[in-house]
Amino acid sequence: MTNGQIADSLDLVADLLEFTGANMFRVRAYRNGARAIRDLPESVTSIVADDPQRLLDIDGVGKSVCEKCVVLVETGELPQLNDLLQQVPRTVLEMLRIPNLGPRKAAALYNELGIQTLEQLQAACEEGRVRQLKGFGEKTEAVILKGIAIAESASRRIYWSTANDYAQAMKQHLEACVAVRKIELAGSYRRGRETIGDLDVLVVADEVNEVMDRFADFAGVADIIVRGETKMSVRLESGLQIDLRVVADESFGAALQYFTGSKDHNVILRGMAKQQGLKINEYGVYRVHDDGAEEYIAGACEKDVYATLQLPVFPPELREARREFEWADDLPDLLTLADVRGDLHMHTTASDGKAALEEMVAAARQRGLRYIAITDHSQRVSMANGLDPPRLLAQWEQIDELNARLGDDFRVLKGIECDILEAGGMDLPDDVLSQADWVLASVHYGQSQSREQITERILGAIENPHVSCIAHPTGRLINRRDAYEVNMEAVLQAARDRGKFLELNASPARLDLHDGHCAAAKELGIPIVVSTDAHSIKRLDDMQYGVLQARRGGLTPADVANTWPLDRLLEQLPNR
DNA sequence: GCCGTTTTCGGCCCGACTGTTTTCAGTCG
Repeated sequence: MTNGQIADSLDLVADLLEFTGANMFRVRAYRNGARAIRDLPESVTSIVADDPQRLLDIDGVGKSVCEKCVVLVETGELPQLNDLLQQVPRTVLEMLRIPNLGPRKAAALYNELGIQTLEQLQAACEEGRVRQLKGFGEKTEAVILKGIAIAESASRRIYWSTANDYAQAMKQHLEACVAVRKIELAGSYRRGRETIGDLDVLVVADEVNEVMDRFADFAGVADIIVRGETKMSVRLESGLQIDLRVVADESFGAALQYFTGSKDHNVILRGMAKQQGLKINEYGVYRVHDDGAEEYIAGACEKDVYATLQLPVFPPELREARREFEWADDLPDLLTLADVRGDLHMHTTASDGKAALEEMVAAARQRGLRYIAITDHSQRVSMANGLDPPRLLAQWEQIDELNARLGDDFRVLKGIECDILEAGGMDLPDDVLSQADWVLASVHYGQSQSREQITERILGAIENPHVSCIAHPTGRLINRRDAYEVNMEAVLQAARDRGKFLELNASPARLDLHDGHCAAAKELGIPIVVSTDAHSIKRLDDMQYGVLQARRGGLTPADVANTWPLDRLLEQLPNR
């Protein structure tokens, strides 16, 4: 059983408990436990096999959650969860996807009217039965009817890169309003999460109504959800929700800190403030005097807010309540796009790329890179016109000629993205791979193999002396396909033992290694390579998404091999 | 249910907005 599956079960327990009106702190404890386990680099299954007591060392996991993990791992199910599902059918939870319908109201609908599905809920609303419940009225009924449509169209979380397009367009749109004096985007967008649920815009303005009118005027606004004195929310036709907050200048920093989150980061920060006799909210930091009076002491900029607690300004990407508070005295100097000197994964028209070799080289130089590796697919990937040995050797000759013309200021490495075959072993013979500067090994076929099989295949590739790096090591496609069942602990260990590199694939849909893996690799001293896997000139710009993910993993330029000067990289290549 | 430099009990972040209420509960972030 994977950590993700265990975390899902615990989250489901939390949802169902909340539904049954359980103590909210108990509910939160299960959610915290689920989160801790989802973030854990080590597999819970192997911890249980080794010594279950070690689970208690995990922050947020106590006696009860520990026992539940053991039962889940050993039996594959959880009696408590089955009991809860007897009380509350799983379908009832679908109601929680309706905006403004939370567990309390949903429980009332289920208990009072016996509603179990969205269809039944729709019928009950249309028949006017919902408005008869205490705490419900006609408007609530209308809100629910509208919400059912939203829940069904189930606008999923969008890629950060997609959110970025909306975010920049909205920023420009609002900047054109003369009343706007300051503007920042906050939320999970600012933290650079892989996916974004909604956008948060923060504004200091002379005239609130002018800004709100302008906000409502944004192209694609389908619906105004709320509009109050300081807060306004809209939904776009695409389903994306955008929240606007208008704050006073002296509160801008406090609001930016607050709305950047994460929620869990803020909970810790507020707890620390409370211990020091301070109170933090979105308006500022206040000293609480003995008589209960509150005195404003900071809030205009984020730096001042953190400084009241003797804390540095954490890069937003680190604000996930993981290790950042431990690192406060010595924050890592995180990777930036400007640090990147090379891109070691890209395709050309020789396989399934859209641009020719020379075009990719010119585009890379234009982007300020000093070196790249050309890594077309190998023969097994026939659909992508993968290269067999003669075609590959011919391409490498072409690269030699190109390098001779380019001189000292740019270098093209002779590379290949060589498939790891279903039965194990590499898709090209060793005497070919040995002539490469840079060999990526990757899985494209047989992704649904068992944990043992797929792990063995990847470990086998790491053992191959000609392999430099494992590309997109988990194979997940965000929102589309789960990671293969690979044992990443074993892969990390083997990469360290054999001195191999691991890739962080910068494509917005991949972004694996993910942040947790990056942090684990960094601890083991495994060099990470952030690569675009570009199949066209434009996609060379995906590097920015990989950099964000690397930052979330706490990586510095020293941890990322493609920031190194070429001669250092060549010296340290594992296949040399 | 978890946690502890106010420790084994008693807390657990905080405010805006809405709808259904006449002072508050629910939801959201």
